[in-house]
Amino acid sequence: MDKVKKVRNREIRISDLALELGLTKGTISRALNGYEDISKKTRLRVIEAANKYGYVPSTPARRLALGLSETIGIVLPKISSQPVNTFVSEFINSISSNLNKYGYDLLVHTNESDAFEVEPYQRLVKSRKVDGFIIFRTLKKDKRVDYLLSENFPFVTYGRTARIMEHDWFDIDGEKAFEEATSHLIKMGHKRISFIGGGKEFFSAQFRIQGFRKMIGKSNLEKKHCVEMPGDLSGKGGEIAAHKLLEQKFPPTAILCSNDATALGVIKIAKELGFRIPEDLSVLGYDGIALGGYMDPPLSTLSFSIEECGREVVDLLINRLKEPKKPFKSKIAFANLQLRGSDGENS
Amino acid sequence: MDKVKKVRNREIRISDLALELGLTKGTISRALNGYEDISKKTRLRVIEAANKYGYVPSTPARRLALGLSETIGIVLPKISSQPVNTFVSEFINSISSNLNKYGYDLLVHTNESDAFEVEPYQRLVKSRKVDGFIIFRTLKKDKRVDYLLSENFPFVTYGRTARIMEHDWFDIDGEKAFEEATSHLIKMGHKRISFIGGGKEFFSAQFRIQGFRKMIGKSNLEKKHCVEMPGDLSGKGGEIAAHKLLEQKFPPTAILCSNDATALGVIKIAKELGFRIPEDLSVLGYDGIALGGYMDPPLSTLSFSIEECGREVVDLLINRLKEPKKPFKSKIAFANLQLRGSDGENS
DNA sequence: TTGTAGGCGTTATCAG
DNA sequence: CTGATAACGCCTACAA
Repeated sequence: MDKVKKVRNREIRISDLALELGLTKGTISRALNGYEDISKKTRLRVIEAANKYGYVPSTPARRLALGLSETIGIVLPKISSQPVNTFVSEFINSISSNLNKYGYDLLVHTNESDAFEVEPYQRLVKSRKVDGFIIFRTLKKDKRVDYLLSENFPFVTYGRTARIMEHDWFDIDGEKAFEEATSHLIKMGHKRISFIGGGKEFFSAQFRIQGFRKMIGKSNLEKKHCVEMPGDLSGKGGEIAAHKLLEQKFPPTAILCSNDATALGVIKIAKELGFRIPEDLSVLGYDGIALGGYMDPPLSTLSFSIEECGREVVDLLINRLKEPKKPFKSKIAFANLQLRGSDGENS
Repeated sequence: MDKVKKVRNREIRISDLALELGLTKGTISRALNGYEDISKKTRLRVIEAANKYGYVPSTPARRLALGLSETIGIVLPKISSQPVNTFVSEFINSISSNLNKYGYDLLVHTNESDAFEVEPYQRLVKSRKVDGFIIFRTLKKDKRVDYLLSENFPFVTYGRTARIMEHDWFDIDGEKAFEEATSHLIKMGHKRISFIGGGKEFFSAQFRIQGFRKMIGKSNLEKKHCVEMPGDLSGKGGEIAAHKLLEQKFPPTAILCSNDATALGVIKIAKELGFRIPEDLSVLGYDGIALGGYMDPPLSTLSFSIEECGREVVDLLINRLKEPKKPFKSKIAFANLQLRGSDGENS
């Protein structure tokens, strides 16, 4: 056992403060925690002394006594070196910042294997390291959700699941977004519009394709020219799909992508194959990553506020912790069509 | 006080296990923590029972008893919505994953105001929430470093500071990287090479410019045509600098940028001004962000492994915690010139 | 309004 | 090799 040696803190403890003020620990604790049955005078003395000596309660002790960790966990997939992950960074930033407002901390854990394994969640639950979880990139049948529900452990998801009525969740309306994008392209005169999906394991991918299908269905375009291709939310996936789509006899004049990374891959291949963008081919992404604006041409996309996602998710979870019995809540936000240059009229 | 109500865990405790096995808590604890003075037989019984009942020690209790949090803190700047932040995401991923190997957790905190304020560090230290810190984006005179040193609190930096001999640190050799990049451009026949900096508050920015200056100095290029421009590590900063540089009478034929985001801004403006890349202008970035490969042309850059950065930083810190008295260590890694298409010969 | 005492679940020390 | 017993530092009934 070469454990790290404990270095006893020279930090001031509640007993020091008690001694100093000639009060007892209990009184100090109550004074500081806003109990009403404390004389104003004592409370002030205590607070003043606490400030003077820089007293801050020991979190571990507090947590043990309270039986709470005041910490929320999030588990990141280990391999996320996709361009997508500008999302993760902003999401964490927002979550952390919003949790801090409520006095909660954010514990970031990494999943070594499959991103959807429950094992890290189990360990975190069993070791009482967190009071709740934020789960993102949900699957329709999500084992993580199943596990936490079975344990009756608080969590919120960013993204819907099959058990939507049994937990709090927040999501972007991907269906509506792609309806809007599709009808925009139709309006621009495109007759052959294709769609590249996002790996059907992600539940959200289904909503996006639904939006596409719905508007294509309503239109009078020739369905056989409106192809759906599988993708995987990566640039590479976009490249592969683009090859297949653009080397057809009647290639699409517009491609709708399930995310920006995919769109970048599509644009890359399209250029290699001699398509001009947007003259010969319109490309639309989804996510609104900042770098899209630096592409040539700047990527048109459906964007939404990641800060908002983080904030909403945190609010839902904190409310759940405060009132565990309340009915589950959900919220949907909308993406905005942001036309920057990679789309245009069909000539 | 509308505190979250404590829901006493039905999780199994050490006392349950002790009762079940007819042993005492102490014995269970020692058996599970690998003490030698336990009979093989008992140890096995204990371990087996622990597995059977899914016993995991309560972290809060353990932390209180040990006087350790087994948690490392990192403070993110609130506003980091620059393209740079793909870095943050990968960095956190790597740090978290490597910490987990050592049984440590990662606590992510957000700085509401100035990214270099010490206040969040103070709170985290005083509340004993963390045992150490990882600091990145260091300044030459860094208040965070000053504070932690004054408290004798363990930390490691990614990036150098003025007090380099007083703490552990890891860094990329930016000077060497820019020497290499500069001489590459000289070799390619460029006579007018410019440099866009990265906000001189960052210590690392100074090393980069030094590398540039050194090689320009050694060369026989006309110095007045090798301009240095200030930047801020953002795409916008690159755009502004590019305007100034490219609208000169004798614009540079190559621009070296302090990071990839800056380079993207430069390329954008260069194209707008009618420069072909790389025929009329070579552009080199630094960071090696994945999206660079999807630019048109793909961005040439100096890249390094963020995974490695995280790993090295974690190793340094864990060693520090294990052996607080050991002399400080540091490590430097090198960036690799990755030529992808945005640079070429000067014709 | 304040003090007392016990508990939170571990780990560590010291006998036996 | 194992069992008591005492921390760890805070919170909270209950008593005064």
